[in-house]
Amino acid sequence: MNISTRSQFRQVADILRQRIEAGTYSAGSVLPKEDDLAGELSVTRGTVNNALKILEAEGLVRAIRGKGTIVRELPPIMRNAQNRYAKATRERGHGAFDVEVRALGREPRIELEVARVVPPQSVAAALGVPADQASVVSRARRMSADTTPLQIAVSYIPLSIAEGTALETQDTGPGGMISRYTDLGHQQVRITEQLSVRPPTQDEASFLAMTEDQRVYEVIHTGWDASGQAVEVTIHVMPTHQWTLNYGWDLT
Amino acid sequence: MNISTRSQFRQVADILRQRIEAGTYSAGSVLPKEDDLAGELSVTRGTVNNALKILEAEGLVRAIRGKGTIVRELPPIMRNAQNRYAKATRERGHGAFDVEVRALGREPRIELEVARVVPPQSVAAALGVPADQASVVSRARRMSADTTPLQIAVSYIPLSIAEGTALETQDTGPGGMISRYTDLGHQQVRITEQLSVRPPTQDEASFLAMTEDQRVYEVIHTGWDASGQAVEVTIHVMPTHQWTLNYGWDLT
DNA sequence: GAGTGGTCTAGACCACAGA
DNA sequence: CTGTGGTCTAGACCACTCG
Repeated sequence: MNISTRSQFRQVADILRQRIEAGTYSAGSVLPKEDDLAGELSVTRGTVNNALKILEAEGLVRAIRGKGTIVRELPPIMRNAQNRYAKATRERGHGAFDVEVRALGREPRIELEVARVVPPQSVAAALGVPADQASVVSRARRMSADTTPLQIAVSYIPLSIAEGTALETQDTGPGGMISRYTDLGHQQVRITEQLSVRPPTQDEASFLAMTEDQRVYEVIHTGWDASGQAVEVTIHVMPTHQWTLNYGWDLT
Repeated sequence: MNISTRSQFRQVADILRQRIEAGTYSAGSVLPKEDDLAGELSVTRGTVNNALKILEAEGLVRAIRGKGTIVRELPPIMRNAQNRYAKATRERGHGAFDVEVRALGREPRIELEVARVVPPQSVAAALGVPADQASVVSRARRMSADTTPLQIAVSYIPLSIAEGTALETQDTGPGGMISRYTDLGHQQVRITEQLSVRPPTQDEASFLAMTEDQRVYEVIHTGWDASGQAVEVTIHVMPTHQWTLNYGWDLT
């Protein structure tokens, strides 16, 4: 029909996307069932299903078997990498995630699990610790805003630094981890973050309430002390459709 | 069958992904045709096609109608945000992209188009210029390594700064744009980048040789002068499966 | 024109939510 | 038990590549 004949299911996706953006299907509401949409648009349900998969991959809707397809409400969350680790933010007593979520008027929730573990290869290499034994303390956090899961973050700290310190306990005390590092003579003076995008693992998809067609950011965050030693590696996993990341730096 | 019964097409995708990673299907080679895979794995071609769409969305393969499905060869490219704008890099005479690509032993290619245009709303707001007239100079670049398209970047500069200067010409001279800003009394002292992930537009997909199921980074890069004025906004669009982004900063 | 992927249909059955 | 999405099949036709 058109010059470049866009496939039907993409056209259907376009139509439904427009309706969502126009508010015809409002945030939180349920779309007509696939059979009805198929009838209305004169295609088969399979085609509608494919179209909805596109919108779901974009994070616009959430399909639930037995219930229906719901329009998501999603003001993306801003993660400001620089503020995150600034003293002022930390000393407000709560973590960076806490601040980001409260900025949206929502209630943060964090589950923390601390353990001694065998580090993943790449982490072991970065930290310069053995990859064949429990050479690090891991602090695994699962974070949500209200009931919406938003992020998984796992910090790895060499046992040589963390052993017997507050870094191995649930509550790291005032100022959090970063302040503890300073106390321990390993003040972090430089941060690097390496960022990529990939599909979630099945576990990640499950906790983050995602499908495998959606994508996560994987941020490999490394903290360095004054001697140039990596003293912390944290891997953040976040759904791309729920986060916007901000970086900033001064030119010298 | 299994505990959590993974759908057939995902299982097929898993099998094929393994074969690619194991080298059974090597980089650059053509996979067996969908009919054959369907026969081998005892599913219909539709199921194989769905599986391949997963791998294609991940950037692992490229399907070409009439030819076959080819395994991609893709060492992801590193973009280091800090080095990018460092004097040393720029004064090597070539741009940052140039350096990034040559680091992989490949030949960079850049097409540049300079024009006076009406800025997009968001850019106009950031730069503090009118959004209803040609108030900016745009420098649109399409970048490739050898014959692989890798990035689209469009810089917007207020006409009040660029008018009649080297910033409006094809060749911005030694040190590139950043050095010109300094000459013009608008030295950039601070950079911010705002990063999100989205599907490519049809145009972007076309130039970047992507499908709409793949994803791009959209990096909104802003340069600020000493007076706190935004003097440049550049929007970078890059396929997520071909780039890893690096950021780094010092804690004060 | 032959080869191969892209899409669509009609129909079927399954899995999960909820009354 | 009913409603709704998830997936699969068999078959068909189209679109693009290449000889």
